Amino acid sequence: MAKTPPTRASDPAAATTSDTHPHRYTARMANEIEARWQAHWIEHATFTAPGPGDAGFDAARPKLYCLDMFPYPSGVGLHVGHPLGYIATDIYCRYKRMRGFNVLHPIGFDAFGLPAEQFAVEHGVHPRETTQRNIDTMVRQLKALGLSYDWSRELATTEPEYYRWTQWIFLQLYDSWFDAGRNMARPISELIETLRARGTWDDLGDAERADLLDEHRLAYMAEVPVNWCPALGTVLANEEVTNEGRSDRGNHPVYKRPLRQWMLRITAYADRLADDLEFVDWPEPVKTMQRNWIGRSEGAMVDFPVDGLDETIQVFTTRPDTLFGATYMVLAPEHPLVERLTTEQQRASIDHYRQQARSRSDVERMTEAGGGEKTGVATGSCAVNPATGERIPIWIADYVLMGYGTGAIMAVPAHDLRDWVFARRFDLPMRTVVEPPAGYEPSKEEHELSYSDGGQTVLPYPGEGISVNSANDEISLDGLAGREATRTITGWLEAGGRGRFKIQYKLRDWLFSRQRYWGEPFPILHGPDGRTVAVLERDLPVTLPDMEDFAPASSDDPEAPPRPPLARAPDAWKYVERDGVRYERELNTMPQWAGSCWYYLRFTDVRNAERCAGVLPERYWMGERGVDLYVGGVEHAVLHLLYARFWHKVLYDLGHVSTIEPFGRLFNQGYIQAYAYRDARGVVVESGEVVDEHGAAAADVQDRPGAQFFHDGKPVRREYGKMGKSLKNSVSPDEICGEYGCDTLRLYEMYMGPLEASKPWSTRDIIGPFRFLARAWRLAVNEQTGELSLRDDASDDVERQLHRTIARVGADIERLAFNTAIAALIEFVNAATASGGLTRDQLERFVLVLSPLAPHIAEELWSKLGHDSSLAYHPWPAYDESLITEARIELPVQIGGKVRGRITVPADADAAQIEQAALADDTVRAALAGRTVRKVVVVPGKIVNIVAT
RNA sequence: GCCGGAGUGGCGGAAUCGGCAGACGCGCCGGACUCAAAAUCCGGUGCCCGCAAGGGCGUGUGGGUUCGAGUCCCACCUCCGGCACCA
Repeated sequence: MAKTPPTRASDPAAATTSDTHPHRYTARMANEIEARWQAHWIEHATFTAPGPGDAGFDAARPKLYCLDMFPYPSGVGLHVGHPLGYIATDIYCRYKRMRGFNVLHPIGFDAFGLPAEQFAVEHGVHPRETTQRNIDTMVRQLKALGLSYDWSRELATTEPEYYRWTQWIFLQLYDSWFDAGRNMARPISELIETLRARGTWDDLGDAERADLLDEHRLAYMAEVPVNWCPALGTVLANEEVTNEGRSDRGNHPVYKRPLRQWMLRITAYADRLADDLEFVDWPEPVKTMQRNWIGRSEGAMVDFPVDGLDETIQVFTTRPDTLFGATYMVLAPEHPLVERLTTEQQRASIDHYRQQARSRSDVERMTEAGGGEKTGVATGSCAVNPATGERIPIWIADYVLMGYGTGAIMAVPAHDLRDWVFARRFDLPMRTVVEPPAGYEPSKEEHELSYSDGGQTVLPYPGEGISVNSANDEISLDGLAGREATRTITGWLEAGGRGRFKIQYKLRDWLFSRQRYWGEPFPILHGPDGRTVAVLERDLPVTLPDMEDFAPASSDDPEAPPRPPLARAPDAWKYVERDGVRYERELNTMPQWAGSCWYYLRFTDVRNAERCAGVLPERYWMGERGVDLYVGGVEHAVLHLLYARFWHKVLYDLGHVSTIEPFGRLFNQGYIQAYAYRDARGVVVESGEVVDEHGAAAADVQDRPGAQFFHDGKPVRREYGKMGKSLKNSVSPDEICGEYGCDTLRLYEMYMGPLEASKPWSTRDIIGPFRFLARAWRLAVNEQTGELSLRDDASDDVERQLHRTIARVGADIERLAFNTAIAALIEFVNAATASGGLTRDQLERFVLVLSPLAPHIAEELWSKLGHDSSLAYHPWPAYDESLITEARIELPVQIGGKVRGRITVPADADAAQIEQAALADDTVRAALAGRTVRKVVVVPGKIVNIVAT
């Protein structure tokens, strides 16, 4: 955490109550007011939201379910970037309560996860303890911001009462299959009936039956390649693997190896996850990212027989129309056929290449695939192009990934840029089979890839066009356009059993096991026969066993079997006897996503011991469109939101929830960024300790051009990025609350800019919102006596501006534009101050309009105005439209697009009247002297533009 | 590499539907108050030319559409986010 920057003497907030103005709004007063009202709200349970069946529930009111994305309780507490979204939703919820909504606004903690476990391994403290401590810190910090959560609904994913239902949902997945005909999940018991009806059940033995069912489950086990680090005894994320193929932590070797893991069949829902995006009100970029992630593409699966072996290589291609141009094939180095395809001559180089590829990260492989050098090795074998009958060489190269499609491609170098680069490098043949349309202009990239052959420039052409050179004895594509050619060749492949039409997704099934301790145990038992059975529902939850040592077992042997921490759990936990058979529990745990996949459901009925959420509360709060407003960072655009939608759809199919989508409206808040500084060695230094060449704190002079920065007397380089621990540029909300009060912090964070934009933190600017609150206070309260200072007669101008302010602030809060709402309030206070103050009635309305944004000072003024209960549920003030609209308005008159005059006309004047007034205006006539008016464009209420020559 | 986003004064930003670019705040400059300073209050502040009146330029760069472009279209540059085991 950053050190408190030195307080400047000029800080009015830092001044304690002055002798001359004993009742001035200072940080000390703000802190006193804030502590008092925060205690009041808790004591009176002001923001506890009753649901259906609870006392005080009013079913007649509309509901609003407003949710912040689940926070992880980090060890260092909050920095000022975290609460940005929380403050926004708090303002919105406070406003909606005043508008008469039943508001569900809960908070909880996504408390399983890696950091607590790693801390535990390093420091020997049980993750349960650190997690609890971190939650306590965060709750304290959140409460200190005056956030109006319903604290009675607080939960953590680590509570057995919660993860009992996470396990229960996993069992729903385990006990279901996807009925492709009905496009929905159904209980596995119904699969038996379906199979029996099809005649593929009764003849089978028990083992075969069990296998058949397991193959269909939405939760199933499979071998998948992972980044295995034997020294750490665990699987690593791509980001934890360095470019050199070693572990980020400890620099140990990492190997790609297949591991038997739990998988969830999210691919079955690919179409629904893509199609149902149509029904949600989400930012369009997020929908696009999800669609791209799902990556639906149509094409063909084509079988290439291997020459001289009884094998075929399956490839997926989106461009079957270019099949005649496939002049070689490329397999991923991990492809299972590589072993058989490698000739003795090539054995050594293939083995060497595969060894190398094994220790390269996927990200690096993808990055090099485009710009950098392509690498690859020939297997020595050939396949047969089914269209041309030609023998084509088979290579392996790491630009082909095992995870996409079939892990093999047909290479069409003339019409695919990556294949082109590869073919040029290794001198492989090319054949042009598609002609670009007339007038086609090659892109810059295509030009760069071109080469000269006997004076002729040869270019790749990756687009669609007219097929050429594409005929054999049975079929010809020549002369056909792309789509027609695709249809024709696909039909020919199908007829000859050489391939078929195929919809392919980029989306892969969800790898759901982790070799970790601090996660939900699977409710699964492994029998001596190697089969799995589910833990009985009445035996849930399967609680995490208490352990002293939860470090994974490390080894030097890359082939050593993984031993997750739970392998060392007491036997009493590990082994379960049922019907005389001894079962071993599943020793992996679930990923952190699991708990965050359904927490929004639990919040609707958080203490229910019978169900994951009661029917009535779920129906009421999830209503027609699920969560009405879901606010969080765009970093969750794909994974969390896709996983949660998937679980929700399964629960919907099985009848446990009432909406097809969980989150009706999504909003992404931006990041708070800040300057960070690195010393000569490249080490990040504490931003709060950096000064400029005059010794002034860096935060005070950060935008001065040419400033130089020093840490500990040595020059440092400045950079800019997301606030956080890694850049040591965090600013704690505790610090800012202490120095200015949390109402000021709330206003500042909202005033910085649009909620959705990322923006730089500037401690220097906080004084602005503080001054605004001090002026608002001064407008209402006599700084000498502490009494209200009110006037008796209302100024018409102030009254009109108050109506405008009420209208603007309300509309701005509705569209989450808090920065402009605050600007409107500032303008009002400045105008009211200049005009000499407010009447009691005006002050009351102003306080109400201020209250969602700065609730503590508003409650304090409200009570000074003589109210003895909170204003949290007081109706939002009304405004009179007729007082807002002006009778006469000023319009700019442009000549040739430049403003040359202004006219004042009645607000409802029509185009003809406005044109007449414009042409009659003296300045306009002077500017037009000697010119001919060609055209007059009038936009009533906006502008006049005269075109003259 | 692939996918997504953003570039407006010294700084954060405003301009909601193609219609007066720079609301509001920070900073800075000047004034009032004060023995003095802070706080507070009042005024000024896009850049260039000009004593002024006034004029010219101006929303990352280059083109285009339009009576009119920060906003729409094309190309480019720079920065930021995600990429499946960080959450």
